[in-house]
Amino acid sequence: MTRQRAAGGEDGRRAATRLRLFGAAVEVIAEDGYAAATVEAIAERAGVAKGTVFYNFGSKDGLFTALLEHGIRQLAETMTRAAQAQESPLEALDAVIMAQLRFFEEYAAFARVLLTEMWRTAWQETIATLRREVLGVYADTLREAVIRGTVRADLDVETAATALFGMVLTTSIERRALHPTRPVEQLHATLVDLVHGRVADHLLSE
Amino acid sequence: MTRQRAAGGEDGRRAATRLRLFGAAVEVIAEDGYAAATVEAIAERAGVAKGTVFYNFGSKDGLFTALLEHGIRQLAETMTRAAQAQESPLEALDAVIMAQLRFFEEYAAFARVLLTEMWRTAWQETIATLRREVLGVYADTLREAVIRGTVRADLDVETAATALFGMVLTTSIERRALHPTRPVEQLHATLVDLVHGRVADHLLSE
Amino acid sequence: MTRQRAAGGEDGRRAATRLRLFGAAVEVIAEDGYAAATVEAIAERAGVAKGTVFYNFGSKDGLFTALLEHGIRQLAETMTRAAQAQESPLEALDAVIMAQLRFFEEYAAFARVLLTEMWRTAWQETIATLRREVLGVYADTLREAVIRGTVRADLDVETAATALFGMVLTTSIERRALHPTRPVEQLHATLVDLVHGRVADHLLSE
Amino acid sequence: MTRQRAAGGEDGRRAATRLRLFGAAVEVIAEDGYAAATVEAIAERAGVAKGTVFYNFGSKDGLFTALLEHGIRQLAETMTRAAQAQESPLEALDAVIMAQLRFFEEYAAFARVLLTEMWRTAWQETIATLRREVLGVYADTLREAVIRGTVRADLDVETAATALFGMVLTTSIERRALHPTRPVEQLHATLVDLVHGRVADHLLSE
DNA sequence: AATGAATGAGACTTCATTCAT
DNA sequence: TATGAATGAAGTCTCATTCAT
Repeated sequence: MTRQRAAGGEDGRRAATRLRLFGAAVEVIAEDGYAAATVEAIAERAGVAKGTVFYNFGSKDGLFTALLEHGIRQLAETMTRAAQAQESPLEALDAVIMAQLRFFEEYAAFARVLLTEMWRTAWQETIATLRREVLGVYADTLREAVIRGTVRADLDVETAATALFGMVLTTSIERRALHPTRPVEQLHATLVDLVHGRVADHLLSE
Repeated sequence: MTRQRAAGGEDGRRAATRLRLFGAAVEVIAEDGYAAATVEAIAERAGVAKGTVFYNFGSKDGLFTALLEHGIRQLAETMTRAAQAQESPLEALDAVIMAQLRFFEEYAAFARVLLTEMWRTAWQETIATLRREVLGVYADTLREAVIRGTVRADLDVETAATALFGMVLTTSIERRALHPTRPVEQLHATLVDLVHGRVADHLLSE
Repeated sequence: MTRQRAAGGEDGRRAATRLRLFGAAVEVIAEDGYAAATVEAIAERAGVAKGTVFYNFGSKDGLFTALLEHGIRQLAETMTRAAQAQESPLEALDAVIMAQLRFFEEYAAFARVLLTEMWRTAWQETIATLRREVLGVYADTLREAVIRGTVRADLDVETAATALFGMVLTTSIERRALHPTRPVEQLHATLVDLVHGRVADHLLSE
Repeated sequence: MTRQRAAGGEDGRRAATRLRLFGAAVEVIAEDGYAAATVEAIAERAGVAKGTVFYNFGSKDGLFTALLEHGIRQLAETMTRAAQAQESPLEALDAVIMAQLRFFEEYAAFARVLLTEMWRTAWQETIATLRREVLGVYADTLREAVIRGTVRADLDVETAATALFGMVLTTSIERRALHPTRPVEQLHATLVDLVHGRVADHLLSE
């Protein structure tokens, strides 16, 4: 049982170990950040020996980079799928916000890790993927809305995309920390209200 | 008795050293985070000996807590002043956003530090001040708007306050990293548009 | 499973390292005391890296506690064996004194460490073992002598035990420092004379 | 008031400061030993600034040496006086033991300091005084007893002196730590019994 | 594929000492 | 005579990494 499927093995013993290490790493790093996390603590939580981390990822840095790539890929896929399932750009925008909220609800630890590490110069290469593929979903949606004329043509789409992503990220963490039982739907409603200008809708005549 | 001191004793050799250390610390910590920053590097940048940090703050942790308190107090004062100078709540909201933007433009390093460290359980006590005094300015302004009827009564004011703060924080850092020459006024316009619902204003009929 | 281990597992690479560290530590600490001894010096004398001390004992304190326990256990065993091999209580007393003298002759460094550290509040828990198991041998022997009627019934046995232990300890160190070539038998004779009242034997008629 | 008595001043402000520092130092050093004691803690307990220690004694070492000399001189004087007040050598011996017990009852901290530091190579010069003047009192008394024929001529007087001093020192500390309320007279009785051979007096015929 | 004892560079921290006041 | 801010050498301890098993 232990050694079959020798070639092509995307699963098997080794892949299982790697996944366990991802899970342990994201939790440990979420608690005190990458620099403060120790390989020892990660290995212990994963139930393997310290040496195993180095056998599988070469270095602490290697583990973290692989973890970031793994998480970003999943987040990007989730959000892209959500955007594609919608008809109008504004519906898509709401759906993407919801997808990001749900993803961070399930992987709250990853949200923390992203927030604290995405600005470090150290992982720029990996974070570029985030900017391209995740912020890209927001940007594409907004661009589509501009094309369809449902959003003003002079909007700074890139900045708006960052603002949206940061807003959802920040409030996801805030919710987790302060109101963990509150349903995400409620948070979604508040954010969508804010973005759609429904906050002060009767002021638009001013 | 040897040297008469200005009332309140906020000067003197020791206080000057502490301020120099604040400046050095925020820069060093902004670069790679609290855990990765070394006391050695901070002391060196401040032009004092390593021991001086411990003489003045007791520990690396003590320095960081004092720094957070110092920065949060200043940010809170700036934003409060901005809010008070305005007539209507919506003007106040715009002014507060602008105040936060300008503060983070001048103290960009502090923005980075806040973003990455404000969610750690380690500094919860100090961060509570942030939540009370800084997010409080947003919340108070929104509440005033609710009272005056310019904002819907059922808005989740606390969450909206966090969303606004997080949006400004995230975009401030994004701007610094990606478009450092772009004037803050432009970023302010985008954010205000987003918040006021001017992004998709002609959609409100939908 | 890789290497079968002798029952009780008191060998192996790790156990050997710990023993080497005990030997080095007792020598270094004897020279200038626990507080003045450095982990660096201990590791160097043991021929291992500094980190190895912390890997094996967790802290300087942990090393010292383990060392005290190790030494006290050995001393207690030696003295207990000596007491048991004798017929009468007074022969046992002489034998125990001799056992303590010989032990401190071989492990002179440990004698120094005991004398200087056994009164610190820091190691009270470990020192309680000394009091129970080492002073206990003296106390038991004296008590047996009381029972057999060879010693006055109103003697404060506990205090006398401490006095004997302290006397042997002090003179062992004095001998080592001032007359290292003098045989222990000579010292033993003096102490036994003192204890047996042969110092001033013809005075008893007074 | 502050500056009179400029010459010959064995008292005045400076001498008072020195005495306060002796008192503080002996307490602090008794707790954790010379090496672990900090000048800061000593100064604080004495109610002066740290710099004052160095102004008065030049160094931590200087303070300790002065303290040892001060204490040893007092102990020697007390014991010498006790010996001279007696008629027979054996009465003198008892009186000296009692003097040492009483001194260590009053200056328990100094007893601890002596026990732990008197064997260090660091203070050999100062400790030589102890050996000459304090152990000397025991040795002289025993020698006088030999001359008067009340003690066997072949006794190793120097070793016996050390044994007596160490016995009193050890039991003084033990008493302080374990039975602080018990009167010294009781301890004195036990020790004198031991020394006079009254422990097993009816065995001498064996 | 995995382990864990050992390492050593580098971190935080302590503290005797100096010196301007 | 006394102070206390500042220093920097030296100490304890952490931890990513290596390697024999």
